[in-house]
Amino acid sequence: MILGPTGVGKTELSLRVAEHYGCPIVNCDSRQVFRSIPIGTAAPTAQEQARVKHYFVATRELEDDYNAGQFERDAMELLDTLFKTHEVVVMTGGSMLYADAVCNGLDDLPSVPDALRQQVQRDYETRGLVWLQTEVQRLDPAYWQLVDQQNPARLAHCVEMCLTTGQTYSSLRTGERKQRPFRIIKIGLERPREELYDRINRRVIQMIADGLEDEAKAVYPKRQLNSLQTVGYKELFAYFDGEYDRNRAIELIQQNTRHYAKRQMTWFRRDKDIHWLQANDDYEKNIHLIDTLLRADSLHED
RNA sequence: GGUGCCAUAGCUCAGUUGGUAGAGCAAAGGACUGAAAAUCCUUGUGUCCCUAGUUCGAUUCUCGGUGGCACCA
Repeated sequence: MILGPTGVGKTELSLRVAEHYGCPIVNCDSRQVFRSIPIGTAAPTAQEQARVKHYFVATRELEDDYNAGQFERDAMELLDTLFKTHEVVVMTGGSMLYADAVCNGLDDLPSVPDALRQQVQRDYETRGLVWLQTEVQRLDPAYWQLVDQQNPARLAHCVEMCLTTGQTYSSLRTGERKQRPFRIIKIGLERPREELYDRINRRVIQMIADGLEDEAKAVYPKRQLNSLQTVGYKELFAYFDGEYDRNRAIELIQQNTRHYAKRQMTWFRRDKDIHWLQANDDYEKNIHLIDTLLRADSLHED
């Protein structure tokens, strides 16, 4: 598993590692799964996909309801197949929760009926955060003690779960780690913050040059979809609406991408299983290090 | 050259009737179990432009300087 913040250089390292092992790449990215938004999500290009077989790139429609739980099921099914013919499979991406879903598993929860989700959303909008807080206190006092009580997304999910299952959300959360029928080596790619931010800023300029604006225009009518609550698109939508000018939109895309990278680093820093590599080291060196880790791990396991 | 206004956090600015100061944004740190590129939480010491003066005490008042802006020549 190759992890790291957006813009560190995961794509190229992953390609080289996959080529080294002659294996495919399983993409772990909550936005690159969707069709129609390759530029803004920095999805692997046609040339890159020609080098190595990729899975979960542009396989879903923007309208599809997709989430971490679905990804866990899809990925496990795919890996089951891939490991029949490959000793090593590379998974790469920056979606922290998706990676976690594959490595540790999520609790098995039912999916929330669309109507209920919309109802909860509507009630929250008309009655405010206090309503959500009151509902959680009433439906699931135990969860109320744990949650981030200011976070509407968390509270709403609890309410949805309680109403869908008739049980408390807290009782459904086991927090158990699932055993996987394969070994996982986590590789983190890092580089100095200043350099990362500089790369991000330049990449955004490049995306604009590559036609991000047209891509955003094409999907603008679908702007309310969850798949388009995405850095690079939401800022351009607001610019199309006249909320601010084009340059401001570009600045905001850069800034929000930096914020995203920072959140990713916070998440990954906490994961003590990650072996960190320097993105500035040459590929041969890093591949050799990865190879050493793989060998050491299999010796240990055997 | 003259006159006026301004100089405070990385940026835009507020404020201190003289007792060394605080907002927004930026930035940093953190949380995270089916929206996760989402959602949310926390964090403000800075030669208050410089020199001298008045004062127990000056970022605040006064003189001078420097820089910026505006107007007049």
